[in-house]
Amino acid sequence: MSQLLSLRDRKRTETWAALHDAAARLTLESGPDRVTTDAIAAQANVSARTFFNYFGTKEDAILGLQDPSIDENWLTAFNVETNLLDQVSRLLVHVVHSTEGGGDGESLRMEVVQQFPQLRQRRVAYFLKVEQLVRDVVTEGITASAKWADVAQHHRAEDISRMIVLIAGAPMRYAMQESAHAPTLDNQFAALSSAISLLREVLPEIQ
Amino acid sequence: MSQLLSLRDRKRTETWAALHDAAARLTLESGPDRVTTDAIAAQANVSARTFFNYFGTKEDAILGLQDPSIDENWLTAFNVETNLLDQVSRLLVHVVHSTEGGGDGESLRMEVVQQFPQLRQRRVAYFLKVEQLVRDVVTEGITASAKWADVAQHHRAEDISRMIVLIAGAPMRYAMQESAHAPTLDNQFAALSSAISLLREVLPEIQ
DNA sequence: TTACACAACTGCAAATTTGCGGCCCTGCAC
DNA sequence: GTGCAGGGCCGCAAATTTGCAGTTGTGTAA
Repeated sequence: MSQLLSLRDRKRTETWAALHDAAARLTLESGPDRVTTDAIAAQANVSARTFFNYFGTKEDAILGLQDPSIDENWLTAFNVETNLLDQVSRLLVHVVHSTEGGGDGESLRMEVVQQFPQLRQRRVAYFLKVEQLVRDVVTEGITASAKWADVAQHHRAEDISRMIVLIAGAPMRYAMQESAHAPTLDNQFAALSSAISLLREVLPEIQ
Repeated sequence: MSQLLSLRDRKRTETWAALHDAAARLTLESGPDRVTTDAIAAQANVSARTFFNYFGTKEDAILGLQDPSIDENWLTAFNVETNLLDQVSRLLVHVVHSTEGGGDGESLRMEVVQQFPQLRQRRVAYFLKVEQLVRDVVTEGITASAKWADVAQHHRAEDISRMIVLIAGAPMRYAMQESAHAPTLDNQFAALSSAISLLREVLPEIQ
């Protein structure tokens, strides 16, 4: 058997998916406001309380949003001294994909967002949290970096990383629009790569 | 919804049934000795440890045996002063049915027992436990009963109830043979009733 | 406006499941 | 016959789920 995940972890993943799936499906049927957390929990065959063990809000469940976090691997590989634009762009996409339930619910989620624009607000808030998380990483890297000491002389590290993440975020948003109609992981990454290339070409022209 | 059982109780029942079902099915495929508790647990989608939270032995799981117990209702309704033979007979059947997973696995269990006679020994031990349980109830009733005071003068209450349960057990065994080929609850009870009638007729003839 | 039902969401204790180490026994290779 | 792997089974701590009793905010009927 595929022993990658312990039984405990596998069940946790299944429950998460069951809740997200139930939330999205019921929302598609009746709209976000006519669906109760109780109904979602019942559909997923868990208690109403367990629902809130997995999702902070009903909308998070509908959209399949977790608190963003960064894999240890990505964190140790992250290095502010080279290719920062690439790294931050890819980091942003990675975090979104790994914490937005990159699995099956993909198209369900797309449909829900399309159908009920009021949920977009939540999605935006989520992206802001992702960016905040990445900003913190960049800030920490810059603070500890000799290469950035000069710039950091004149600007706060927070402001520097804010600017960097702002720029690096453009490819991500661009890529998400591009891949919106064929939202597989490969498509996302392909779109991201071409978006980064585009950014590289555009940047020199505008300064 | 049918809110008879709490979610907790419903899931407990489902897990019990899943384990029993897995145990019986796997046994039918390979025989009791070629099936491991690990395999049963895996098939039922719970951990190996959880298996032993539900069943004391592998054979209990295969046969779907729980520790026998008596419903509160039956206990309060039980009265040693009248119709004792009927009551004990029915009590025996009730306990067996309520603690032997009277649900779906019925025919599966039958098949398993038929196929692997070595399991019968366990079943016999189980019936002995049931009888012990019922004997305790009868003993307690007799001890507290004025009507039985006379007889109890000359025999220990344990011996009296042992004899009673022995007699009352005959209809149960008779009924189980009768209904072996159509083992629904209704059949059991019909067979039991006619067995009790038969006993009533036979008793006067042999004393 | 007040009263009130309803639904989101939380804190906490009790019940359940899981992982893990360990004990004991048995069959089987060496 | 000795060692050793495999499987049944148990104790215990940690993780998870459940039930329950709130608190809060909002729509809405009186």
